[in-house]
Amino acid sequence: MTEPRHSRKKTRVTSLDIAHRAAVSQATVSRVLAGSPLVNAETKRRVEQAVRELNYKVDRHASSLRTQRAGTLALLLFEDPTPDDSHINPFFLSILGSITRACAKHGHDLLVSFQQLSDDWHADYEDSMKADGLILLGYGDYLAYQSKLVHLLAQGTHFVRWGHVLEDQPGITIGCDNHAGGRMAGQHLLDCGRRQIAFLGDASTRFPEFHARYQGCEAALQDAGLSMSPGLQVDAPSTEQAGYDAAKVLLARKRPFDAVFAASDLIAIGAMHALTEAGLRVPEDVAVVGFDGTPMARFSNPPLTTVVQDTSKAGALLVDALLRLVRDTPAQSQTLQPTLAIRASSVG
Amino acid sequence: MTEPRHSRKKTRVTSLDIAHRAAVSQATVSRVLAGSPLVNAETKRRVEQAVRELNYKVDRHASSLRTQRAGTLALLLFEDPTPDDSHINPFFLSILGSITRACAKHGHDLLVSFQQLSDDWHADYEDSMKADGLILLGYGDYLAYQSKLVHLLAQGTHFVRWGHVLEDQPGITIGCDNHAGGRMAGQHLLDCGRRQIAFLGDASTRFPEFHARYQGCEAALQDAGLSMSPGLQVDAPSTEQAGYDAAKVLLARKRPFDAVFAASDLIAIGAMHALTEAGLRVPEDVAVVGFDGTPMARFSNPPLTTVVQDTSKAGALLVDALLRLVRDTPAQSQTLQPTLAIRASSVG
DNA sequence: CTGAAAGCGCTTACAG
DNA sequence: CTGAAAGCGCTTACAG
Repeated sequence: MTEPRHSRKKTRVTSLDIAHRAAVSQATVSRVLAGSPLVNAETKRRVEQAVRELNYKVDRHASSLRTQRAGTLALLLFEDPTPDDSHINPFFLSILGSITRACAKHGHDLLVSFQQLSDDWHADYEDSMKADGLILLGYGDYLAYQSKLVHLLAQGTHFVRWGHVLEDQPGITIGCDNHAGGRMAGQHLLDCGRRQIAFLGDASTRFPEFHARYQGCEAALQDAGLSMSPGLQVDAPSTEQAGYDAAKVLLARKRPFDAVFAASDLIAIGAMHALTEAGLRVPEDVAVVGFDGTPMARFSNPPLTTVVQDTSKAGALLVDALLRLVRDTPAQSQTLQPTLAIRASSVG
Repeated sequence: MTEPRHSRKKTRVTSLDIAHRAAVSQATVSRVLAGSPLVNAETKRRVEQAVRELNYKVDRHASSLRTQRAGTLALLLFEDPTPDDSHINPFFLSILGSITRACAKHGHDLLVSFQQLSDDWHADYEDSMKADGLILLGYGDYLAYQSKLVHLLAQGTHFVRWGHVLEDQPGITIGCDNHAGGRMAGQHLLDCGRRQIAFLGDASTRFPEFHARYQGCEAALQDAGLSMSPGLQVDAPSTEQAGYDAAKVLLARKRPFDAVFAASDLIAIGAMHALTEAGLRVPEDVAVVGFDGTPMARFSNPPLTTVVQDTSKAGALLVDALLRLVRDTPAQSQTLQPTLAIRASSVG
């Protein structure tokens, strides 16, 4: 099944070939391809025809070398200790999808790299001119990479990140209003008549987004004169396995609860599993609400009520902000408002 | 929240700066960075020190322009009519993860693009020197892009695809032994005492992988003197919604069945939903088996028995084969053996 | 082992 | 509106 007969070398078509064929100078070819307005219409037509006939494409490297712009953005997706490729958070993959689309829309290419937080941080994507800027995606220990962000800034690297928006954040961040999302979840559970709400997910300031979700939920309870019980909170990173394990821990404590607010959909789905296994019914015995609005939430069993983040807007905003930075136009951090999708996991 | 104070332009460090600092010629710097053996150890040390001190990175475009190699591969993920980014098949995302890793291992970067089958096919990734070769990923109507593959080959473009391996396939394909996988699923359901197996997923030759899965299952039944009933097959592309809808159609036919073999995990999960909604118990009334081995199969409710494709090997093989093509070394199509993960959706 | 020099294929002032 | 020319930052024969 070898394919030797197809290995013929391509002879590269250059702008000089086009120039000859269109009987103009190479400079003019370049002007036409750059869409310069200072070209005679007829000349332009001839050049474009030659380009089509020879299937000419501008050499990206020659062009970038000359202009000092890569026309490419790099996406660095890092996750804590997730050795298994297949467990990449689907929420980030949704954003990845919309980022590729936004890049295409702006005529940029997208380089992707999935890294561990522990890896080298490849700031050299920009140093080596491979990319004009970086998009950073990933949950993880905030403190662990805070210093790396400062370092990137100091180097003058262009980057934006998805994450929790804080005042003292180095650089530009696009993120969800996690507090508002948490409040929605809490309010909804209250509306469903629940009073003892467990929270699954890290709720320390080291994980700012989860922490804000927790606090938002608590705020809703406090408005109703209630509060979250620390005994009903269990740490968990955003995986199904962690959600499953955390729910087990919660159950083992034998404290009564009638609802679970999970810091992510993955955690929620893992938790529903553990609850079901323990003979509890969702939502009759325990109502469950997730966070993210991933596609799988719609098809879990029962379908999961969840706080939806608009990934498609997220991707567009990330790319927009980064391109502004690259072009030296003012850009700023932004917060997206989430919405609540109510499904059977909370309302029978 | 604007960040004007950080917009200072970086002054690019070039190999000439390194040369000055290390008191050697620019050519020698280049030799050191290329790992040439013809450099004095002491000279090499001085250069490397200067490189470190100035945080120098080779300019990718200058290097690629000179060598005529991009050092980059491009991944084109296309799916039929999937307007919503978020519904990208998780199976492909798993492969994407392992492809990024394989690329990194070989010192290559990865450019990604998610396209509709209907879009232009961007063979120009290679024409414009942006990438040395293409990896094609996606289910879809076989006939619809068969001709595009032929076109790519004719242009001398380097590419590999993930898909069903057929004899008369243009180019190189890495894929799963879908027939063997289908047979495993069928045999397992027989072992579970099931006799009337429904198949959800397109089973025509236009969708070769699904078709082979169907035939593999049928082969298992025939070995047992049984056969698949055409009345128990319903077409469906690989989405949860399609699986849900297909199961509804199946139920509406009111023909008895005691098992469902779904052509993909997504279809299976959607189908389990519809079955549960109709008051059927999985696996007591209907055993369900999926295909792919996606992470969500482990956490569906009940956990899904599924034919597992080794995505991590898949990514490695795709990248290996493509790099061979790029380097003009013989490469060939390959088939991966799937395995069966038995879970509660088929065995009570 | 090292340096001087050519050249990869563009873009963009500069002249006209 | 168009062309001649310089130069982006490398790599790699060619000489020594």
